[in-house]
This record gives sequence, C-alpha cells and structure tokens, in this order.
Amino acid sequence: MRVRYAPSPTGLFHVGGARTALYDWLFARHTGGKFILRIEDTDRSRYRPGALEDLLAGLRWLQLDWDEGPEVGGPYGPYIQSERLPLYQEFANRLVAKGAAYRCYCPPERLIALREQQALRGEPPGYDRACRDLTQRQIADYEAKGVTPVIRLRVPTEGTTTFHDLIRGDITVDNRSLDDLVLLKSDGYPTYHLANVVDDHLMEITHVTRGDEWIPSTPRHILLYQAFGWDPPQFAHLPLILSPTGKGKLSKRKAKGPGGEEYLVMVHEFREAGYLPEAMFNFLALLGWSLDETTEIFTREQAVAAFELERISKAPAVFSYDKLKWMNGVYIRQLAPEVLAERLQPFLARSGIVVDQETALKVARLVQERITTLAEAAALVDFAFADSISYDPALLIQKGMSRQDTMRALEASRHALAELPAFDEASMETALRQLAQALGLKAGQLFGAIRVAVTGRAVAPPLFGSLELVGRERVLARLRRAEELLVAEPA
RNA sequence: GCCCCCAUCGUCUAGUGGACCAGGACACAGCCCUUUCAAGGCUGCGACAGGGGUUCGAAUCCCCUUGGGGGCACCA
Repeated sequence: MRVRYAPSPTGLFHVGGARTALYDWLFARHTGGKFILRIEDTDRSRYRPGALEDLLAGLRWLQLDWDEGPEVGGPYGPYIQSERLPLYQEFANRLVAKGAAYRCYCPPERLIALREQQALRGEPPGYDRACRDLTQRQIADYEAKGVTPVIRLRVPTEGTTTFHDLIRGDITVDNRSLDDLVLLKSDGYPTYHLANVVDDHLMEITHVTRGDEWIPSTPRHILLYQAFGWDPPQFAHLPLILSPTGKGKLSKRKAKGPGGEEYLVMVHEFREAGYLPEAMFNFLALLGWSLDETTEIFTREQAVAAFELERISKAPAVFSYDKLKWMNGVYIRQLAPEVLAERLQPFLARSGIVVDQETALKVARLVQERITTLAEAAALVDFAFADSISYDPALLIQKGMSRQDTMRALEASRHALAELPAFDEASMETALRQLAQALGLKAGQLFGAIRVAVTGRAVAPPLFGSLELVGRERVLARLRRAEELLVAEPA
C-alpha cells in the first residue's frame, strides 16, 4: 500500500488537513505500507511563505512521520510539484498528441463573461468548448498572434463515469455535467487535476484518501486516467469536519463562538493553547472513526492496530471543543508528574513564572487534576510567584466565624506554622488540624481563612501544597498582613 | 440554478434484518467523597428526521419528502 497526503502550502496547517493526514498515516501504518507526503504547490499566486515549514512542524508535532517526501526524499521524488513542471508539460502534450486533450486559446475575460451569462440565464457554469474543434487555420492564427493556450481535456459528451469509493460505494455522474477541464495553465503550471493524477500514477499510489470535497472532481480524474490509459488508484473520501457554529465546514477563516471568542483551527494554535499532541491525535482519530463500540481513549499503537477504512463514518462531524478539552485533561492526568512538570515549564515561563525543575514539579502535582490545557496552569499558581496579593478582607471571615475569631485563628496559625520543624505538607496538616480542634473550629473554617490570607482567593489548589509553594517566610508575612487587614476592616 | 454526498441523544458515535422499549463518550443536572476548586464514583436527562413500501420481523433494505453538507476557476 502506498498512501499519500498531498496538501497545498497556501496557508497554515489546519486541523481538517491534520485529520486527513492522520487517517492517511493510520492507513499506511496499519497496512504496513508507505506514507508519502507530496506538496501540491502548483498555484503560484496562492503560495504562502512559511506554510510548508508550518505543515512539517505540525506533522512532526503529531508524530505523523512520512516515509517519502520533503526533507526525507525517496525513490519517486522530487515530492514538491513545482520541481516537477517539465513532467506535467510532457504528459499534457502527450494527451494532445493522442487527441485526448486540446489547446484552448480563449482569454480569461471571455471565460468570465461566459460564466456571467450562464448565471444570468440560470444555466450551470462551464466551459462551452469553443476551442474543442478548431481548424488548423484557426490554430495557426492564434499562434501567429502569440496567444498562449491552455490545455484542456476532451471530456466525453455522453455516457456516465463511475468510480468505487471505499467508504461510500459506487458513485456515478453523467458526463454531460462535466466540462472540459484545464490540465495545463497558460503559465506552464499544471492544474491540481493533472498534477495529482500524473503524480499518483508515477509515484505508484495505491490509495487516495482525501476530503469529501473532492468527490465531485473524482470522475474527472477517472476520465484523465482513462485518457492516459492508466489504472486509477482506490479512492476513499473522508467526511468533512464541520464548524461548531453548525454552519459549514471548519474553515480557515475564524469562526466565532457564542461568546464571541474565536475557535481554534490551526494546528499551531492548539499547540500554543496547551493541548498535548497525543490528545490531539486521539481526538482527531475519533472525528469520523471509532475504534470499537466503547473505547474513547487509546494509544497510537492501538489506533494503528485497529484502523479500518470500513469503520470511517460517512456523515460529516462537528468539531467538539468541549470533548477535546476533556480528553486533553485525561491525557494531562495520565502524565507522570515529572513529565508534566517539564511540559509545563515553557507555558509557565510565558506567564512570567520561571522556575527550576523542583518547583515545576510541585506546581505540576498541584495543578495536574485541575487543568485541561497546559496554558491554564499559570493562572492557578500565580499567587505563589507574585510579590504581593490583594483581595477583599471580608473573604477571610469564614461561615460561622466572627472577625475576632478569624484574627485569633490566623494568629494562632502563624505561630503554629512558624514553630514547625519542617515546612512540608504532612507536618502542616497535622499541626493545623490539631489547631482547628483546639480552637473549636471545623478544619474547613480554619483552612478557608488561611487559604484566603495566603492565596488571596477562596478557590485555590490544595492548601498545604500551596503553602509549601509560597514558602514559609512569605506565608507568615501574608498571615500577618491578613491580621492587620482585619484590624482595619470594620466587620 | 445544476450535480454529488450525507441523515441514531445538543455533540462525537455503536449498531450492517430478530440478542435494541437502541449501547458508550462529551456536555448538562442530582447525589456521594471532600479543607475550597478539581479529580473520582453513582444516578438521571436525552436520539433512530417524516411518509410510503419490502419482510413473519426494520435504526438496519428500497422509494419519496424534508433537512444538512460539498462541488460547479487558467484554486487546491
């Protein structure tokens, strides 16, 4: 099996493309075949610098390694279409020589006008085949005038074309609904249709797995294969990914959520937002495919072992950010704390929290069950790295306690913590639980007051770990500060 | 407008004629656990788009309607 992923470097790597690449990769790995990456850069006007680098980085992030393609080479190269131009020209001319294609001298303006008229009359748009049967003399005239022609395929004007889709079964179209598509543009570049067919043939691609949006042009490709006298590969068209807005496919243009926030669509955006590649892999795999009846979380090895084209669903799928977040959380919780610490460091640094491994590990233990993306960690522990904290002193006073009670409790806590031989979680817990009992308070009351005094919030990571992170000296200072605030605060 | 594809809980899906008064997951709600928040556990809510057939029997097969999506470039 030889499977290719053939993106066009016209923009940043998109999750829809990533899902296609993932399925191509899974199919290749499952069958023990080759995964080939081919760059379809045959439109000079749409080329975007940096797009190729972003694509390769995205594929590597998801660990979708390719056996042949840019940077790794292979026996069928080059794998960048702009480096294969003479090939397409030669094959296009071959079709002209056979009479299966012809040169068309119609200027773009005429074609635009033609489509306008067709739209006006309510006719389907399409080339009117004006140049399909030019006389030798007409051709000579155009050539003498220096008009650069395009090459068009001579599509049959009757009959039907059928191809078998591995996911959908047979698909048939009436040839009369097809027009004579351009194969070679006047700038000497091939169109997608030509380049794709020539390369798939030359590279001995056996399976073409691509997005649903290609179904309408597949019959044209079949006709092209027939014109060349080649056997077409097998086709499998994947369902599209829909935007959560419910309207249309997940596009590169930013769709906005109900709150006006922008949905993430580029692979690099997910990476920067703190999603783990293994979670992304798992989630994307499930968007249109299922491993079995109930399994949601699986490793890439399991996916490779189980992947079947037959289990790909036909209906388009809405991209669920909620489920992705949940899944990312699952993967974060599965990480060894040391690994999480390491992965967290760049994200913490981005928020100005530069820490050593040991501190990062403490943070990791504290936030592991509380974050759904790596980027969320900083906001949970920033109190421990801030010079000062501010809060409404009223928060200090717990349910069932007076201002006086709270002041006494904080003061007693401060003394207890100051005298502790070791400032670690276990010692703190023992001491403070005893203290609560001695003061006639519920543990939650005492802990709540300390939590606000030290973190500035009513909701924070587990208390003792938080105290350890803040450090004894600053904990004591913050307790004292809270006591002062209560003196000032009339309650 | 024309052509093509698709149709099970709000969402992702299982289901390939009887084991389905439809299973799992996310989300949502309640309860439990608990120093707050989480995480975890349990429970609940919730779907075969509609109508015709075929069949002893249909979520599963066929047709129509409706709905959704995609495509109709010298873009991919």
